[in-house]
Amino acid sequence: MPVTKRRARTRQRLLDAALDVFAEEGFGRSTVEQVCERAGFTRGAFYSNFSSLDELFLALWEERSARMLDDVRAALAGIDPDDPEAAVRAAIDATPVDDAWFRITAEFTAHALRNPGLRRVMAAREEAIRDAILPVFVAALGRLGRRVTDERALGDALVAVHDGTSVQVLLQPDDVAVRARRQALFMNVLDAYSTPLESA
Amino acid sequence: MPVTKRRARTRQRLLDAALDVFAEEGFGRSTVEQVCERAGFTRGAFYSNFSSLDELFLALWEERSARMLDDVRAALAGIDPDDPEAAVRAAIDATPVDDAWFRITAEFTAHALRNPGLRRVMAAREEAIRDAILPVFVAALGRLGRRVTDERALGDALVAVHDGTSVQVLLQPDDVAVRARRQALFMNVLDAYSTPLESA
DNA sequence: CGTATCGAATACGTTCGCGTATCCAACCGG
DNA sequence: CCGGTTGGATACGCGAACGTATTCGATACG
Repeated sequence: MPVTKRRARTRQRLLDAALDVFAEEGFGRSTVEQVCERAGFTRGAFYSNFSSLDELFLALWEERSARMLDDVRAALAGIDPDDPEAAVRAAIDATPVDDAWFRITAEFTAHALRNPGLRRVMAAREEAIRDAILPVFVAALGRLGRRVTDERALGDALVAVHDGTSVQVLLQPDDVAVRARRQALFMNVLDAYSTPLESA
Repeated sequence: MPVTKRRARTRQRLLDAALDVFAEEGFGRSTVEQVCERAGFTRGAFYSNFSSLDELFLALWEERSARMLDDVRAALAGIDPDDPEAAVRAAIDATPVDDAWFRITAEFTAHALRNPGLRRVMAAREEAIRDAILPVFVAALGRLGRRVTDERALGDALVAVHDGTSVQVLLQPDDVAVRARRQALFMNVLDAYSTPLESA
């Protein structure tokens, strides 16, 4: 918790600058100096706010991924419940494929897999994302007259499909067919993990 | 193409050492010196074989991913065609989840997304993997009395599911349920992208 | 308005890693 | 076995980035 407003602003500008630098250079190839230059501060300011680049990286990832989670929750909350088909589509669109953020997450994943502490942090975050998304899909499917058989399994499947197809979309950004197949795969998964209700 | 045997051996030992170092430190945080020390050479030897760490990284990735592709092809070739269920399972197992390699691939992906040239290289490799795996699944499904409707879509879906679920498996290595859900998701996808043949 | 404190800037010395220019040994062909 | 060539080792200078100890200005508060 930052003590003063001044401190908080500096800290935030450093985080924002780091986001850009990491996206451009990769976390591994980034330096404290690059981050400071981008933010318009000197290294003195940096070390007054963080003890290392690693610490900043963790702080950055936590802040941004928490914000994304909030965005998703907000987007899902505003979905029209009367058109379940469209609702599902909207929900899928609510988890966008962001180039820069994807690169950072990929590196953070690799980083976390090397560090047991970080691994647990990341696993918990994945779980939170899953739990935030899941109810919306379950509800939408319910309105379509379908019951989800194994919620946990559906949640994991949706996250996996999102992650796995993101790479494909980013590798072929101009290929609309790839995006279409991504959509279709989501729909197929939703279908496979739910069954029609017998009573209307 | 290496000129002499001596040169080839040195090159190979450098690549092998780099694999270890990258897996431990991350590509971004690795140095030429670390690789050389691990391989038992000096930086002189390194620069006689590669012009930069980036070049080595590309060479390493191409070599290892080509080898993996061969392994998969070999494993798939030896599959028993008389038990299609088991064949599918075996095929899934033939694409193992390797911790160290996953980390390296994750970083390489991020790297490639920053570099148009590398991005194309990687997209081509993904395509090759898909095309190698696909026929086996199509054939196995055929023996189960099912026809694949859209091969391209199935291929992309399988790759996406593999990638997406790998993270989950690695994040919770001791949770057998995660692995089971991964298996089930594969089966569901195979089912969703094929339909029963009418004539026996 | 004055003062005390907090936080960013400055100014070191140091280490680390780089890439090259040169040297010397190992090996390959005759 | 012997010269020539190939390829790894040595040794250099250089620049980048680090982390800290200290200074100085801004801002919060009485």
